[in-house]
Amino acid sequence: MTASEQVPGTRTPGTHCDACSLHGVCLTHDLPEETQASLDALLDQPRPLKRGQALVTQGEPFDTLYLVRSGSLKQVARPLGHEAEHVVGFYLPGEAVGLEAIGERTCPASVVALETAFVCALPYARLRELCQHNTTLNESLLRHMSRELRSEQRQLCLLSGRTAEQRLAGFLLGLSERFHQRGCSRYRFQLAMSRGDIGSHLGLALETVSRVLGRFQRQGLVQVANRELTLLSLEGLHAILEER
Amino acid sequence: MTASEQVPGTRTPGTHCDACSLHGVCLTHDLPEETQASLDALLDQPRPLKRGQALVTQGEPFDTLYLVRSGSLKQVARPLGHEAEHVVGFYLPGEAVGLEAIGERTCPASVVALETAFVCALPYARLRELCQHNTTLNESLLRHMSRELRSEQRQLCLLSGRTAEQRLAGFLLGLSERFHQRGCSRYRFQLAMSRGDIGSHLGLALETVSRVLGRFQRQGLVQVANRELTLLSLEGLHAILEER
DNA sequence: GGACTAGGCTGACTCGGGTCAAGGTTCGAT
DNA sequence: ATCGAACCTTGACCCGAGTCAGCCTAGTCC
Repeated sequence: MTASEQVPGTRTPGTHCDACSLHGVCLTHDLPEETQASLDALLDQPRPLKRGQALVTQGEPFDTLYLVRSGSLKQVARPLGHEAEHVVGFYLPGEAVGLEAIGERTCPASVVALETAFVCALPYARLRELCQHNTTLNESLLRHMSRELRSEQRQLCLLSGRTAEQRLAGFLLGLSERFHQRGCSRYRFQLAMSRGDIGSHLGLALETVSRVLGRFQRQGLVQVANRELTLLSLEGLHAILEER
Repeated sequence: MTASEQVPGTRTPGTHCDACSLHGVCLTHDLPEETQASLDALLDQPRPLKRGQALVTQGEPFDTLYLVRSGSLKQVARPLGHEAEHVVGFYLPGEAVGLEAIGERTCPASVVALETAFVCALPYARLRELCQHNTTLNESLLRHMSRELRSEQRQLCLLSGRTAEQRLAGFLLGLSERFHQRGCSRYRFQLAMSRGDIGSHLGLALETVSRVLGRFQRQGLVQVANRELTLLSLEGLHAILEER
């Protein structure tokens, strides 16, 4: 994600949602103009985060959602009485941070920037008010959460009873798809997260991630140079994912 | 779940939500009386399902949510191009089936009864209408989904990098907690699902589930007789879950 | 430029849990 | 009472991936 022109969504100070290139992915997608305008009015100037900086901290009370404008973040949970951290997921531009906190009104995990990132704060109480008078926005929010739920379930399937190669293939294909939806290349992108983050997310040791990436490269499926990744054969990766 | 007096929620024909013992868990929880009445009017007579019968089928278009009244069900996905099925989760009385289908308007997985069960159908379009005039219901729905999201994330943590014993301990403790919330015993309940279902859900072979249950029993942590389970030491199970 | 650090790669060893196979139990149907 | 199917248990074997250890590279700070 170093190549900033690859990742759309940078909202320069003073511009609004309609000038943002994330339509189609963001929560603001598909909304009638006046709804968008009022949602827009809610959003402060995007807030900058430095690499490693926490946007939300596990355990703190919930009161705002965030929309990722640019850059990427990871969600990290430290399960009770466990010192090992677990990377629950990654956020890309256009994605909403904090949906899982609405129910219990407290944040179940921390969210940390993987690189320089910009996020828009969306105070939940005011979003709720807006929703009351705005069926479309409300519906949009519900559908967003539902999709989130579904993708968590997909992730569960990916972890359950799959080999290291299948997990990694699934992970890379998923990332590829998400970048593609955001107007970036489906074949070439930066991995903003470390091998360790990927491993934690997939339930693998970081050494295994490294080894499997190497194997994929030797098989001509991908090309890796540090964090820059090129997918050479989507079909090959799909084949691995669907093996057995 | 054979002992029907253990599992509340049976709504005899003619009675309504306010006569149902699932207040406090169900979506109808916490709603003002008139909201509850209008929601109630939406619900048909609970529909009976026999063991093994499908409530929804993977791929079919989505248009209704279901509230589990009594009995239990499993959600089963067959990932694309994979013949192996994966048990995504289990539904107990008071839980809502179908939330993950709202977004894409199609059902990502099948839902099958594990035993005789009753469910109330809740047509989604009409629920939406109701939500428009009813902030509390709307909020309740959102929070319900959010909690669902959170519990999926917890499940992810449970699967990722945990041993078979930890997974099973976590699973049993989770079930125990859910039964407890429903007014059943936290220590003794029926496993409506087979060892194979549990294994699929936890990413383990069914033989492993069997072995680990046996080990737990030998250690005096649980008592298993077929599907009837008694938890003898919640602390012991917690200790296993939090090991390392 | 040099040194320090975080992150990444690779090899050797070990072990948890998957797989295969055989036998036992439970329960419903006839 | 008998049969069969589905489910569960247990043992033997083996492989994938975790752990530990050592080394390399890139980036950052003096």
